[in-house]
Amino acid sequence: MAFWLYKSEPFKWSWAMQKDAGEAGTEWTGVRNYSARNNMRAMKIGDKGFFYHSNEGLEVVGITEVCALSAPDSTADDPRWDCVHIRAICDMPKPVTLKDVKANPALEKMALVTSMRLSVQPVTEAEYFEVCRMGGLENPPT
DNA sequence: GCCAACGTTGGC
DNA sequence: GCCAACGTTGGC
Repeated sequence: MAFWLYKSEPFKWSWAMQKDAGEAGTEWTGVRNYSARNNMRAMKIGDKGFFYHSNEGLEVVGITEVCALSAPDSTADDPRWDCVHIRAICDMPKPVTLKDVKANPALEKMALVTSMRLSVQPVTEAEYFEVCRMGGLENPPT
């Protein structure tokens, strides 16, 4: 089990929209960055990840899981881009803001801080549980 | 809306 | 294979 973080601008694709998509989940389209794509290629079914609102909100708002392995991105005209499908699992009871993350020394190495622009990031197990704890999420899904 | 960071492109 | 130009991301 590995953990990840997905950034999305809420006015383009929000957590509410992701939840509306339900168990079937959605294709995580639009990633055009090799590091982010490679992270998706490394994902396994059931891997959990944070859903993060960028630009507006700037907070982790929920937990997702991978429900389909990386496959060609249907929105790409170039075969080198592929992506996974993810679905919403649960809300973060109290969204964890970027400010909160930056203020926590235990999270200073988190990619959200160190690789600001990476849109699909790895999260360590320790970071996963720490962010869940800050968000008031008891018994985080694994 | 600005601008710094940084990834990608393309000429050489 | 280097590197300058360019485009995009994303926090502020």
